[in-house]
Amino acid sequence: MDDINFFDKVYEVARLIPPGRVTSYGAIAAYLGTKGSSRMVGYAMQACGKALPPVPAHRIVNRQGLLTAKFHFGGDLMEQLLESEGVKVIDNQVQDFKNLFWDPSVELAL
DNA sequence: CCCGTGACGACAT
DNA sequence: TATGTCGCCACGG
Repeated sequence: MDDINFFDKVYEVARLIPPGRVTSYGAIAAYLGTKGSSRMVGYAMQACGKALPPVPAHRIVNRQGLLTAKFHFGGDLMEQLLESEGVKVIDNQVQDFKNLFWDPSVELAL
């Protein structure tokens, strides 16, 4: 696990996000041990488009449950993907976010 | 090599 | 509670 780069670590955790669930950049960053580098997670996501296998970046939102990434996906694609998994999204915001929140440092409870 | 930027977050005011 | 500012680190120009 030490041979992979920070980006790859982010991608790995992102792929572990169960369907119908969402997580935050900070949660992933904290799980990776780089709590203060939440921005790097988002930056990694920007490059996730060329990562294989593809990363479900649409399941990653900010700490407020706001679909900040939606603007990068383009249009309502992100909302469609989330609702397709059962996640209600209104006004770029995940409904019942607290309940749908998936914390890797808790769920993976390593 | 230096500067600016960025899918965030926490703290201070 | 809302707004403003700083920190974090990698990448592009």
